[in-house]
Amino acid sequence: MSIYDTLNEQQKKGVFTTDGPVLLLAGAGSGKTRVVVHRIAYLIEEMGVNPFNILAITFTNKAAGEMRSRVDKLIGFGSEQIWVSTFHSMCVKILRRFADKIGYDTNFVIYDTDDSKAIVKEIIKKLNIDTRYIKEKAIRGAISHAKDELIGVEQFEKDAAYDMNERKIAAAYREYQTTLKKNNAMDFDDLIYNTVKLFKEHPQVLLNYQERFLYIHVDEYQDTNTAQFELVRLLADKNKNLCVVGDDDQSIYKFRGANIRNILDFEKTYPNATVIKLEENYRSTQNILDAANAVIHNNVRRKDKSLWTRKDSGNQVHFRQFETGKEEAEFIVSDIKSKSRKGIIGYSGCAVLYRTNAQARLIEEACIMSGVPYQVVGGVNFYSRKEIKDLMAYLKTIDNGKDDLAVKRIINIPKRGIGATTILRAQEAADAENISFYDALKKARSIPSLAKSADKIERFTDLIEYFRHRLEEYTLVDLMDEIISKTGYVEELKNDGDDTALDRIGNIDELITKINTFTDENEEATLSDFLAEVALVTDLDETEDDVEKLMLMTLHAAKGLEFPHVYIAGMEDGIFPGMMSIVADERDELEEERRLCYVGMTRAMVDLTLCCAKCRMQRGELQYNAVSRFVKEIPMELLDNKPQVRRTRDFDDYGDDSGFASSFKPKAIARAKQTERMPVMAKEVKALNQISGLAKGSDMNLGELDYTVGDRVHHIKFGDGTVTKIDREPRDYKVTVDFDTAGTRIMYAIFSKLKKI
DNA sequence: TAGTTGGGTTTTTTT
DNA sequence: AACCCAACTA
Repeated sequence: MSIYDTLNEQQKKGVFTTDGPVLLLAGAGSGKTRVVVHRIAYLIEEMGVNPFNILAITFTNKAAGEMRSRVDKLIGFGSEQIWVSTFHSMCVKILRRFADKIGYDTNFVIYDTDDSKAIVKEIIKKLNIDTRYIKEKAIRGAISHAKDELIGVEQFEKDAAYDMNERKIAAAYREYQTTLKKNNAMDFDDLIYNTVKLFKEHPQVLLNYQERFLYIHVDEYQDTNTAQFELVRLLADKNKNLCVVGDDDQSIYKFRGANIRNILDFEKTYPNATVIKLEENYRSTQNILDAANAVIHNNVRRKDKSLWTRKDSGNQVHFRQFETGKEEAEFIVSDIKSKSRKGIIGYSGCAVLYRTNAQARLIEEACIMSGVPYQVVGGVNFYSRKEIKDLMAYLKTIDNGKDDLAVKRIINIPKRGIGATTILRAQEAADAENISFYDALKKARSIPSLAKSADKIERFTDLIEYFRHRLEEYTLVDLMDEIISKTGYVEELKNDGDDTALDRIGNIDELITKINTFTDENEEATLSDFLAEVALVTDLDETEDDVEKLMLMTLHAAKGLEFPHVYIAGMEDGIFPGMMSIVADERDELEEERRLCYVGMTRAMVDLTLCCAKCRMQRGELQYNAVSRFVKEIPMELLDNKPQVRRTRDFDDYGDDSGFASSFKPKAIARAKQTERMPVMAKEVKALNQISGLAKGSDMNLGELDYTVGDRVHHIKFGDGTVTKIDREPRDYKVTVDFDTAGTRIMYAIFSKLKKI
């Protein structure tokens, strides 16, 4: 009995068709990763291919890690030689070797979204662009899109010749690339773009990789953009042993440049391609599949296929409608809690999915209130938190003074009395002499305009130079420790007693742990290596999956995962599908939302619950939404509750909702009054006033804590602890508690709801 | 120069 | 509600 016997016929075909182009159209849950992994095993063990000659590309680090470990398990020997990598990290590896051929240093830094934002802002000022007509986001979007489509600056300028705004954007694009090059930096899009450029301009480099990668696999092929497509095409051009796996119904990254044509037209690009459809689903019950199929069938632009399963029909899909978003969240969490209590399913077997990250808050609050352990996947990236970015900027500056952006970030952190004026002057001097910002700082004393602040500047550059010398003998962790102590970063955090200070310090500890792990795993690694690694890491990559926690994430983040019980919150027109896609004149956008819905539904293995609210807070205003059209696309008999026809608005049971009390401000109410648009508003304003009364009430409560220093208290999330300090603040008490298990936390009395025990 | 306040703006989704 | 920016004050 061989490892291939467990595969179905179609899967086998995918595994055994090793030569030539192969398109594996793999529906959700049809075992596509399994096919790729077995295929790799087959190549090595049956075809005698050297693992060294195999490449597997994924989109996320997590997917790469998953594939790596599954390959390791299936293939005993030599599996570490296989190149399993994301597009981005593959390109970094290639560019670290050859970037000098296209005019970069090989130790280039990688700019994240925040960095490019900052650059674009500078450019807007420099080029005097009026942001009333051209938004910063539009510029960034245009630049990014251009690179995704392999449109360089020159081409962009040509195309833009006849349009005022486009010409401005073209100028910004040019300036942006110049700035990045000057800083020896590449953004995410550059990584792909430049690798393609490298391959096109240097055929011998390309050939080198073509001869190495004899068998190429691309996962989630439907998410490739034009540049990635071209990259793959070039790599596979010599041998054409290209196996792409994807599902056009799960293409949900158009906004990031993904070109669905890549998968729809694969057969046009490779006329002799073998096309294999995997339609047997091993994940979900028939009811869930039928519902998902019914939704996706409303899309026009797709390859027709229908998933089926050998499983029973299972439960109906649950549908629940609530008055408010808060009730929705409370229901979801209490439902999960009761399932867990009854032993139906553990917390880690459940996931709550939503369209936008902002929706996570309500669910989170409900979890805290009822003591359900949870983990939010994604959200704010660890590495984009202020304190982490600050310390990383120190590392970047020490590593490579060419990154002006990093230097400017920390030059006055902690405060050194170097303000905007000085920075501007130094930049002018740098521009005039055509040197980097940091080099200009080092020459401050000989630059007249900087003479006044030369002392302060020198103290900063001396510090950096000191760290640079230390780099030779120190480990990365020691260096980090010294940066923290010499700059007094943590000290300062502690002193200004911000209520987020402890979280921030915790983050810094985590950063140190991460550095430690990295240096343990990569003994030879340099500081540059660490910085590159970090630049490509997202929070999505770091989910601990074996812990008993309820998972909260966006629908996008859920792709590729599965859970026994899935809840989708906010099934409302305007939220999901989002307003933008409803208003858009092209059908495309709505189809993408529908695919997203399909992705979400097909995450569920045994139980799927769709929820919505009639009314919820959005952008500081109450909004009334109709039930999502996607729910209505599901045949009635598959649902346990019918979507109601929309009732007249009615708020009678809404007034006592004290949960909103602390978040309402008079300003919001004034605005709500201003935007009055319908007769119903009168009632709404009444409800709001009622709530605002409660808000005032809670402010007056100051002075009535039922515990004091030394008392034992209970917190719903952190458990029991001892109060060590209470500070009076204008609006509230700030309470410091030493928790038995959760460490020391500083929190506001009203929010923390501590109970004396 | 630094910190605060007020006003205006904004929204998907992420490598 | 959250964020960013500009203007004002200390």
